[in-house]
Amino acid sequence: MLIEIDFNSEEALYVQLQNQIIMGIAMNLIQEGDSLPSVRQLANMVGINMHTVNKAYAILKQEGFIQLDRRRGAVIAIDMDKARALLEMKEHLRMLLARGRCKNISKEEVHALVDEIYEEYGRV
Amino acid sequence: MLIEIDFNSEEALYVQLQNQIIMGIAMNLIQEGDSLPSVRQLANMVGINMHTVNKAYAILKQEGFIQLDRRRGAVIAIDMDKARALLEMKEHLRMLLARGRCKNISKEEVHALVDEIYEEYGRV
DNA sequence: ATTTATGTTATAGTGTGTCTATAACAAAAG
DNA sequence: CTTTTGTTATAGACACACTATAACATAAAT
Repeated sequence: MLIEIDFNSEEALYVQLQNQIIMGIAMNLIQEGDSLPSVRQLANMVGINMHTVNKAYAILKQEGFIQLDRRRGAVIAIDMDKARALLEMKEHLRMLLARGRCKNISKEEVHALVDEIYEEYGRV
Repeated sequence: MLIEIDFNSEEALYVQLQNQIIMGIAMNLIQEGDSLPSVRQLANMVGINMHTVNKAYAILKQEGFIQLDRRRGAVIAIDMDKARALLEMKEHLRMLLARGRCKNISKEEVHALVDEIYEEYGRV
């Protein structure tokens, strides 16, 4: 799985790493049990500091997407706390949809967007 | 419309202001043409610096939610660029739904959340 | 006309977060 | 034994967030 950094982006480097890894899981490019590059490997690959990668991995672990193992490195391991995930998604959706509502985006248009995005993930 | 600041939150103060004002518009607590408190008034009301409020207002203006008038202060004025709003929403949704997908949240569950949130905004 | 309040701009200081650099450690793999 | 792993510590550079003070032109209020 290819990971790329945009140094011109306003997003923090460790956030870009997080997002790409999460997107990789969602798109099934990597799955439960797969290993990610080691902290130093990934740092070398994308040309950033070891600690920045370490920060991304630490947060991914805390958010329940990977587990860190001294033997196998960072391994995809989803903590399936669905209730909590639903609550967090609702919290974020609430602000996102408020912005859309101000611009007259209807419920149906949001549903259409959601469907389009789920199409992108591919059928599994 | 009541605006409150949580000084213990990790969210930047000016982002909290933005979000509450956008939520206020979405919930119809304030609407097109209404005035917001002046930069200094709001700063005094919530106990923060004038510049922090000014920053929130400046961004809200740039994002097309208000217009700043020397006579009437900050006035709700929605710039209805719906195509752009849809693109921005899709971009944010893409990452938000990816996180949910990793936790096995289905398309239908997202639809349900969207409906619940639109219920919160009330029927208009 | 004078006073008051508005948005706007400038400067400067403090604190925090991001990113880097270097170094060191114990544990596991080769 | 050597290499690689995650982990931790320290320190510096830089940008952002927030505050403080000040000043300006414009417009409303008196």
